[in-house]
Amino acid sequence: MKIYNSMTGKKEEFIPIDGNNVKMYACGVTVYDLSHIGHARQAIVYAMIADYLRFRGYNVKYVRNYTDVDDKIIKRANELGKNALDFSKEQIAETEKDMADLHITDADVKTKASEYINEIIKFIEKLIEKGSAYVAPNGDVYYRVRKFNEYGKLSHRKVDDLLNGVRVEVEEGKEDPLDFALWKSTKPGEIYWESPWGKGRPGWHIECSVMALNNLGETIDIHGGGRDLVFPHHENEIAQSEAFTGKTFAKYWSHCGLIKINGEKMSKSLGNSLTIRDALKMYNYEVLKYVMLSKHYASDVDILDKDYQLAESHMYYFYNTIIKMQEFIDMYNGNKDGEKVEDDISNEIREKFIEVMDDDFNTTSAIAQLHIYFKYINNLFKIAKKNNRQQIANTLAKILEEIKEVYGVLGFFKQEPKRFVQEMKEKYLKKIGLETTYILDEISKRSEAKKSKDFELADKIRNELDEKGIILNDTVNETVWDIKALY
RNA sequence: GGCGACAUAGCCAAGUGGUAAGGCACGAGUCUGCAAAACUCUGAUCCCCGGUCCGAAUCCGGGUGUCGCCUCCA
Repeated sequence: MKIYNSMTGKKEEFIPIDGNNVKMYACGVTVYDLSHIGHARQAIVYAMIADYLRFRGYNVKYVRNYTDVDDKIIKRANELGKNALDFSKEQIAETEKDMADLHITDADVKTKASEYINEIIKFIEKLIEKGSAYVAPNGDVYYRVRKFNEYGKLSHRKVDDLLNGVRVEVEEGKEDPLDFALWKSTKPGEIYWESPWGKGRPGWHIECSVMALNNLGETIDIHGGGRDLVFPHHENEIAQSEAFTGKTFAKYWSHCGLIKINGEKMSKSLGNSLTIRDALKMYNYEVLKYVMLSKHYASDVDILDKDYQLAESHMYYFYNTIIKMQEFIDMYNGNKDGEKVEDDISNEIREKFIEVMDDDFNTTSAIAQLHIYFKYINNLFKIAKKNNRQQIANTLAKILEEIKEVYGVLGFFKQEPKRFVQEMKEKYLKKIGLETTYILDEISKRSEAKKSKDFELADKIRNELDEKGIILNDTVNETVWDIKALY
């Protein structure tokens, strides 16, 4: 299995430090507001990676944090007249709800910065002892960046370049503008904890180092996060942790690409950020996952509205085909272990999935394969005759089982197919503003017209429905309707 | 100013040494009263120049272009 390592800039063979056990940490959310789809992508990606590693037989421990003490949180809480920790607790509950609605595999351990204050203080004390950190006169504690001579190794920068062209405001008490805060002395109206350096609170970077150390040990296998965290956050984590332990902090650094919306960076000021909550009001969670996993996790993606719609039509096609499969299997008592058709592909599904996913989790290729399978399945229906139905039913039974099991790793096909299709139809009917009874009425009028060979009237009715977004399909016994936008 | 990434058909997008996955759109066909759905068929030599190699979209050098980071950010 290969995994891209941001540290070396190369795809590397994945070899866990401790046999079959994989220790994985991903930086979670700072909960000053509702989470957006960028957070969703990151959460989906690392849950997928954990799930896939488990699928491949690894024993994974996945830790994810919540930053619940931070400038923005304090600011928002003060605006709302709330205690900062009460506020972040509420926000965590909201995010948890969103993540649950996304139906992603939970991290094994979810940590909060505020629950690790003692450990953070101990960690900082040791850094001070080692000369890697120092206390400023006002009670702030800073990390001495130039003491760590590998600083910049992840983001591939030289310490001296960091000052180039940038105006770093030298805060009072800092030895060097590059130094960053491990502990911030409290200001009036802020939440604080007692520490050897007076009342204060932890800086952002230190919490991840401490929580990773306490839950996973000195060296972890995979450290993940958004690409925007490479500098300074992950660089600082490395500096802190490696100064503390003297050991490599993480073997593989993995970074998930960022999301743009309709060509623009997602940001509050542009007013274009889409919350998970709002996205889920518009789209089914598997549709969202499909959008997120359709492109490689490390790429930045520009998501357009039509990408969601395309994903919807693909999932609709898949689920509709699954319904047809199930019906065929039931009708002819398909047995997954029975005799198959000649060009049976059921055994290739898992094999191919592993082949592409082993190559740095190439979900894009895995999804491309899915299209090939469903086309193949629809072809089987096409060639079904009296003398091969049994083999086809057997083949379908096996394929259905494989697809559900294998692609379940990506979070697909976990819903009841008929319900998925029904919900999708209802959603669009509502959007169009039509009632089922009206459509059925029109269909029966058209059937009458067809019976009496009045094709002109029949076509007129069909065209009128088409203009409203409803398409008709004449099968052998009946006429069924569907949503035009879903094809 | 510094660091880095990317550049594949009309569009989106895999592929990082052996003669280009998949999707969308377009066109043709099977089916159909005509349609629809489903299926079949149809399209690119991979930004430009030079180099390495039996062989490069894939490696190296140069150029052009786009974007990101260097401040909080998934």
